[in-house]
Amino acid sequence: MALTKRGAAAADQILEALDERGFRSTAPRRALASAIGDQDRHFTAEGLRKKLPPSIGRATVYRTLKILVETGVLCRVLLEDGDLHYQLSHHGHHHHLLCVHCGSSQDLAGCDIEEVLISTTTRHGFELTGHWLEVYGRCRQCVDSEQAAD
Amino acid sequence: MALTKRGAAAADQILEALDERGFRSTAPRRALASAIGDQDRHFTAEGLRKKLPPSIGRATVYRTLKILVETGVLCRVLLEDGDLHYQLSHHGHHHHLLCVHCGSSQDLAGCDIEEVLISTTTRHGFELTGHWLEVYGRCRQCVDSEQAAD
DNA sequence: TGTCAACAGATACATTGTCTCAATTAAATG
DNA sequence: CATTTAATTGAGACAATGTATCTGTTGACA
Repeated sequence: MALTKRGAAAADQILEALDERGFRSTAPRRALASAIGDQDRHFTAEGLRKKLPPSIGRATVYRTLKILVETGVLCRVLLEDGDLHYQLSHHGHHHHLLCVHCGSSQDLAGCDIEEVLISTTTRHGFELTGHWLEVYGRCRQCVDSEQAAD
Repeated sequence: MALTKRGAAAADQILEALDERGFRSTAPRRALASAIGDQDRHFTAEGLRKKLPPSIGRATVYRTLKILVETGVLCRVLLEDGDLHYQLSHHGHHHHLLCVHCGSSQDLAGCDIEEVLISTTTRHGFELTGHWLEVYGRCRQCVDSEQAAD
């Protein structure tokens, strides 16, 4: 069961997306959707599993996560230490600003990186089909609190 | 033993880099360096291990790869399917153009992405410390041969 | 309500590493 | 060259993150 309205809305959105793609609505998937909706930041597969009843098998968790990434409901987030996390994907193609201090993540909207890439790769005779970008640094909150501590 | 002059030169360069950092020259490391020098493209840890005598332990291979990445001799390459490969790092910070067709990789030099990122992230109040970018597409050779096939 | 493909859970296996520990060895020192 | 000692090694256990298989269950449609 989702703990918040926001969580419940996100859970509904996930189930709807699954339904649209012809996937069945099952009890494990509803539990998954609800647990994902409750996450307020990126999470790991195992972290998510710990929030689910142990009756739901590991394979189901991983299978469902895979489906959700493929349908675009979730996106993968690669942390600086190489850990792979998951996160609700609100936009289409986008990138993440990952705070190395507090671990928060914000979406990078309006990134004109694609244009830069196209012009650069074209000079190499390269036909661009995709890219993966993760950006690491410190978010505004962490920068501010560090300065206050000085 | 390195198979080519180029490979031998690369191997020497690796051993030199290790020496500079105060790491000892050992038989396993010389074998590793030589095997890496022989690679003509990005490779996996296990792939490399298969080219080494089985007397060299798995831990040694992984330990040495880690050291080489940390010293900047090797860089990591994230393939589109999520596989992590390694590759000789000729330049400092750089990115890869990975051909999804033939698997080749070329370094993306003169990428002005950093500037774009700084200006974009600053608007988010974000203090940039690093980023990871991989670019996927088709290299010139593959584009050409595909057109020839039409 | 019956049917059946989709799905689930259990479990073995795969990949890619890391950690520990006892034994070995490079290389500086005498 | 012999001694010394910290770095390094290999073996193998362990860990994290999945995937494959297989058999029993179930959602959804007729």
